[in-house]
Formats: sequence, C-alpha cells, structure tokens
Amino acid sequence: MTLKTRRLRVPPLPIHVGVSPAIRPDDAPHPAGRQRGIDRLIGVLDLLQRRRQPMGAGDIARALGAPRSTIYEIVERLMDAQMLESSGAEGQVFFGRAMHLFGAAYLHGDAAMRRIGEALDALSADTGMTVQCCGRRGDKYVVLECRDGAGPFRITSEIGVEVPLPWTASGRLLLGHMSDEAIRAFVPPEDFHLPDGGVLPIRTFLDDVETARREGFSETTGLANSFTWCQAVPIFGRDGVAEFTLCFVLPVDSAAKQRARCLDLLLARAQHLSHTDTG
Amino acid sequence: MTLKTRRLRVPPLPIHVGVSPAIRPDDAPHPAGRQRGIDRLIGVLDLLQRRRQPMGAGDIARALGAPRSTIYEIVERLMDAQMLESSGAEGQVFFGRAMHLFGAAYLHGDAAMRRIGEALDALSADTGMTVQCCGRRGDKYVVLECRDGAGPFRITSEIGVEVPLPWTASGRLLLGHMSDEAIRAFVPPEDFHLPDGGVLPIRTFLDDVETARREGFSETTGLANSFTWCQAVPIFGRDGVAEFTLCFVLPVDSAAKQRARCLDLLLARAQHLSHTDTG
DNA sequence: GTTTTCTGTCCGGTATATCAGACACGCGTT
DNA sequence: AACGCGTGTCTGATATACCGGACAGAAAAC
Repeated sequence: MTLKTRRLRVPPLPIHVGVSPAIRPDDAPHPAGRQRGIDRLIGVLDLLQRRRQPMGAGDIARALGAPRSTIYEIVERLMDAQMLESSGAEGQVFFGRAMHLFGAAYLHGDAAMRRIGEALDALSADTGMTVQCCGRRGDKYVVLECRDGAGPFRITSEIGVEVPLPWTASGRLLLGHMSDEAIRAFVPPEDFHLPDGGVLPIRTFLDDVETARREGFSETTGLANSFTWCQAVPIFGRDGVAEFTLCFVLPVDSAAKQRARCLDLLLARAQHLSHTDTG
Repeated sequence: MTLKTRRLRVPPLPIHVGVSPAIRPDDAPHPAGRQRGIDRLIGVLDLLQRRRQPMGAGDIARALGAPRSTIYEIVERLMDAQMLESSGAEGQVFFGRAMHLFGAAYLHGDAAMRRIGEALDALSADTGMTVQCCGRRGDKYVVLECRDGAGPFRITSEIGVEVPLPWTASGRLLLGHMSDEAIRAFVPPEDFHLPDGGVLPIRTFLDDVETARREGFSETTGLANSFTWCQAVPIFGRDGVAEFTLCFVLPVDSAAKQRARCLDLLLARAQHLSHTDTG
C-alpha cells in the first residue's frame, strides 16, 4: 500500500482536435505484492489503451509497477494470441488483429450499439457535422463511436479518448442520476481544472447537471477548448440512467438556426433509442 | 489426456450470406491438466469470437474442457474490466465495451490497416459492391474489414467470420508463399469438403494457388456458395508474403465488363498498398 | 410427486505461476 | 577503458491461483 506521489516520466499524450485527453494523476495505484496473471494482462491492455501508442515491455512494466520478467512473459503470450503485435520501433508492442475481431464482434452483437451506429450514420449524412456517441468509463468521459464531419477543416475526434466529465456536455448528462453528494465524491477534484488553466466551480457544474436533467439536453462551449460548440442528449437505459449520449461537435461560430436544427435531430434520435416510453 | 470424441451439443452457428462459417471439428484439443489463468482467458475470448453469440459461464467451461469454478472466476473478472458484459438471456455473456475500445485503438494505430480502410471506402463508393479485406487466422481465412454493398438484396459479410481457405479466392493468394507440401501439411483435410457436399481435389487447389501466384489475382465462384463471384488480389508485406487480400463479392450474374472494371480497381489499390516496389 | 440436470457459490490442497534477482549484451557517455 | 543505463533471457523459491469437489437452490424432465 505504498502510495507513491512521485511522478514517473509521463510520455506526451496525443492532442486531438475537439477533445483533449484526460490528465491522469499518473497511473492506477500500485497495489504491490504478487498479482494474478489475469490482472497483469488487464493492466497491460488498459495501459496501452490509455497511452494510445506502442510501448516496450520494459516501459509497460515500469508504468504498471510490475516485475519486468512477468510483463515480458505476458506480452509474449499475448502476441502469440495476436492480441498484441509488434509495432513501431524494435521491441514496441500495441494492440493486434485479434482485438479488432473481438471489438467488431462486440459491435455486431450489442443491439443497442448497432442501432446507435446507424443513428450516427444518419445524423452525419444529414448534417455533415461531426457526431459522436459517448459514455462513461470509470470516472471519465469516453468517445465510444464517432463519424467525422466533412470539409477541409473538419473537427475530428478519436474513439477511446478519455476526458474528465466536467469538460464535456455529455458529462453533465451522464451524471444526471447522481445526487450532488454522489457527484462530489465521484468526480476527482483535479478534473475541474480546465485545459486553459481555469477552474470550474463545482457548484456551477452541479447546477449544469441539474439543468441538463430538467431540459433533457446539454450545450457547452469554451470548456475543453474554445472553438467548438458541443450539444449532447441522453440515451436512457432500462433503469432510467443515461447510459450513452449522442453529441454534435459544431464550430463555435455556427449559426443559431443550424444549431437548433442539429439539437432537434439529436433529440429525436436519442428519444427513439432510449428505453423509456415517457418521451 | 482423455481425447473425447463424444460430440457435445454444438449450438447452431449463424449462417451468413456470402460466406458460410467454418466447420470446426468441435473445439481446440483439450490439453487438460492445470492451465494458467491467462491461457484460460484467451481461450474464453477466442471461443466467444468463434461462436459469435453470448454464452453462459457453464457453457464456456464445457466447451473449453475447463473447470467451471475457474471459468466463473475469470468471467467475473473480465466483466469487471468491461471486456465482457452480460448479454442476451440471464447469465449469458459476450464481448464488452472495452474490447471495442481496444479494437478501435488497433485500427487507429496500425497504419497499414488504416490505409486499407480508406481503400475499402473508395472501392465501395466507386462501385456500390461489397468489398472486403481478408487475412489468415490460424489455418482459416477471416474477414478483417468490409463495406457492404448497396441495394435491396445486397450481399453482406461479417467481420471475424472464419472460413476454410480452400473455399475462397483469397485463400489461393494467402498461401502463395508456400510450397505444395507445406500447403498439404497446413490446410486441414476436412477443409477441402465444400458446403454443397462436394470435395475439392487438393491437386486442383494447388494448381489454383500456382495460377493465382502467377497472375497476381484470383477469381472463384461456386465454392462457398453458388450465387457469388469472388475476386481477390494480394497485398504484400515487406517480406513479399501476401498478408492481406482485397476482395469484391459480386453477384454471380454480374456483367463481364463490370467484373473487369472491378478487378482493375482492386489491382490498382492493392499494388498501391503493397510494400513491394516490383509492381 | 420424484428424479435429474443445471446454475452459481464456496472451500481446502497443491502444482505452479509469479516474482526477485542475476546475467549477458548493446549502446552512448565520460 | 570504464561506466551507467536499458533490454531481453534465465533460474530457483514460495505465495497462491487454479482446480476438484461439495453444496443449495432452481428448473426441467419423468
């Protein structure tokens, strides 16, 4: 239970237009002691998914605080199974072909996700704008699916990028089922620090969540960046909790009329996808 | 080392238009004895990817010849990590959200695969036909990526479906780097039994492979089914081996002129994607 | 009704996977 | 040369993960 605050060398995370990646304190707490191979394996995959770039076995071991010999073993086994493959420079590994097949099987098998994909296609075709489906992963917001907009200077995003919930319109909806206290306890304090250096007051965020819950949608701008206008609407699961969101990422200078049209399209689609019958 | 030939209840495998799934004898040989958690985990994922449908923990254990208690444990852990999620009926599990994120990271990170995806988009837009990227997984052919054609009775396929190599045009190219003896040793004898009940003579197949290697493409019909005309061209890796193929799946009654055009498009794209400079 | 079959959970023993550490090697710096 | 640093491989010891089997409850079969 050694809680190291020492900050290991953090490799530069890629910067993406539209959403900037989450700043993790560093990595999951190192529970130390002997761990199961399965847990090591999951740690390796999660690490690669967050770093979003090939890593060497030694780097992985260091980042996870795991024994090198163990990680070398596991990485080798994962490469046999094509879940990892050598990538980039000598000795670097990243996700392999098998992961793609597993992921495709998920998309194909999950009826909700398949319908959402069709909705994104339609929204993208209708408007030419960047549209996303987002959800929660741990205490972060994550892009689950997206269709990039058209045009020379299009705003794009990347599946799997994690961002603090308070930076996003979707975040206001995805926490709509929680009480103020629950939200305070759930969202890490550092996630209220915006990338421009400012700090979002928690009270403001809680009010935003309440407003979003009442109005059934959320619009934000100037949070993760200053050049996008984000619209998000909730997709409710059977339990009435906002499981996913549909989002448009519009240029901040888009016309009010177009914004209104996009929001209407989103609301119609999301209502159709939700499991609640009470519109 | 009990080699059970008793055939366990085999759940019906889904039938897909265009390509029928591979008939596995049943499952991988059960090595028996105590196994590592990691190997069990990989077994679970591979099993679900082949069966292509949710399974209960008990079913998984039976299919793998693994102890129930172990599989229950591992499935639970995988659900915690969102690599599996409950799906379908009570107690059934299938791939989860995390697998999708891992798979998307693979597609994003693998430069070759990303360029292939763009090529498929272009080919699909140009022709409106079903187009695929295929590869080898073990001794089977597998669809790695696809874009389905337009139209009311379109021919579709599904990422991840495995099929015996001799049933496909791509199979003739993917074995192009092997000697006759190597091919005989590599392809399971039962894979020469076609779904219509006929048997493909090995000699014929070897000649096909030779022809495909010489001509740089392969066309087949009447193998996996009788209503498609398949065209495949190789994408060579740095070592000169056909690592992927690009394929059109055309209706068998398509015009010769259209076929010729499609083949030309394929060849141009694949040459551009190959790592060989000797066009 | 009884019986059988399945599911999900729990428990103790032991085969072994994980771990710490050593080692050889390559590479860049002093 | 000597040194520091990082990589990849190997080994032996031991903490424990995996396994077999038991158990209760539900559901299906008879």
